[in-house]
Amino acid sequence: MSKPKQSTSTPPRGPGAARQSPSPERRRELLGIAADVFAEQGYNATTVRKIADAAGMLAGSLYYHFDSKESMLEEILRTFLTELWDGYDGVLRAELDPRATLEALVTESFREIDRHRAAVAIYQKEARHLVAQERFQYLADSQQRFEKAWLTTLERGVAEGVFRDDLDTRLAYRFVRDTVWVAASWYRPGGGHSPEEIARQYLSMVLDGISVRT
Amino acid sequence: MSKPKQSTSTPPRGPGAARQSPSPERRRELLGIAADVFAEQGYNATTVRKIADAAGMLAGSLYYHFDSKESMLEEILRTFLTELWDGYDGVLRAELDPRATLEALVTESFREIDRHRAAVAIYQKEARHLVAQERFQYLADSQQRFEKAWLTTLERGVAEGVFRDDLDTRLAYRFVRDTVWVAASWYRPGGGHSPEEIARQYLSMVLDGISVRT
DNA sequence: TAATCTACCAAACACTTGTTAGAAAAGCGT
DNA sequence: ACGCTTTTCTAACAAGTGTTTGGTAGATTA
Repeated sequence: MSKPKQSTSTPPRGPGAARQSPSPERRRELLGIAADVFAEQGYNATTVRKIADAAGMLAGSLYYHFDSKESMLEEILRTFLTELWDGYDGVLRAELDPRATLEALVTESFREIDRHRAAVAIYQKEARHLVAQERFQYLADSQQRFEKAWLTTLERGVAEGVFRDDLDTRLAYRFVRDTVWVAASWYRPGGGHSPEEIARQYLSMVLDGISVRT
Repeated sequence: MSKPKQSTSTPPRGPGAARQSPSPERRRELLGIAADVFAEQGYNATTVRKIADAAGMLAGSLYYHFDSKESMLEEILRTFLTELWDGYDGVLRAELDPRATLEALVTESFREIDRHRAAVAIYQKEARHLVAQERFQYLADSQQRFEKAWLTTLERGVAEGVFRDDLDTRLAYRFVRDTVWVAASWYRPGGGHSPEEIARQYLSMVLDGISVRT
């Protein structure tokens, strides 16, 4: 009920206290650096001094650009999820058939991993603890939309006879979801495989399996 | 009497420092509690006071049983990996055909998740940072044996014509590995699915895919 | 009963943490 | 050159961290 502060989209302060105006470009630059450190060391193990080190400045200087360490994390994840849903919504609006929808969602996911691999890695490691905090409510919301989009697609596929009906749908959902996103833990951009190529191989395994058809 | 037992296989202690002799049962009990807290909150976010709280004692009292917070983590992971390899080695010694080996390894993995879900969750979150430290060298060793066992099985399967040869073997390895172990993040024992049942469904998806065969 | 051992508590330690406030540059239009 | 704004540094803070030390209740042994 009592929210302590506002930070992201609302610069105007309460009474009197005019704020500084840090440049958004520098902000993004610093957030990129912070995201890399967060992803590599974990959020809690990352001190603001380490971030500052990586950015070539001192710890206190970060607070000219950001309210707190936590608000850096929040902005990183929020930016990622916003762009992710931009892509997903585009796919869902197209109203393709279940199989094509699944293929498009998976491909889109690998593109997002390619563009936001640090944020994805952070998300995977920290989301579970963060959803409990009210400040990160949007994580829970996103997870619910996510589950709904995937489950609906799978169930429609089963109903239309393109996906197997002898599998637990919820288990299949977790299966597909996890197989896609854990790739962020080892994927490195420019490593020989393009996102689309990885998506193609993953889809081939998820849809048809790794065993030879007899 | 005079010479106390050594905790694990850690290098020989310094001169003179005689140790107490805490009971191994209490040790295991406390490690189980610590593992749960580590798994839920993350290692770095877990303070020794939280562990002590969960155990109904004070922070300092933990140091009667353990050298440090880190050595608790080490013992948790080492115990898990030891038991894991007990199971894996049993499977590998049987020298089944590639497909049966894969099925047995996956099933064994889900059994270990069932028995050590906290340790598995910790492993997944922290292993990446820990392998850098020399104290956790055995993590790197285990990962290498792990990769070798899986890759060999997959490649033998391809050679014998039971696994598809149009897939990147290394990608397939990561695929199988990740799909199995991330299950620890949502699996809860006694949740309707037995480890064997989950293994069966996962294997069905990994081997044959989720799409209907035409 | 006295001596010893086990397992814990109580209180502090040195250090790191995120964060703040004021001073000092650095940049820039005039 | 100047004033003004934007950015960083210096230097500290209070709270929290893992850990150590010495003490002590209760069981076990002599």
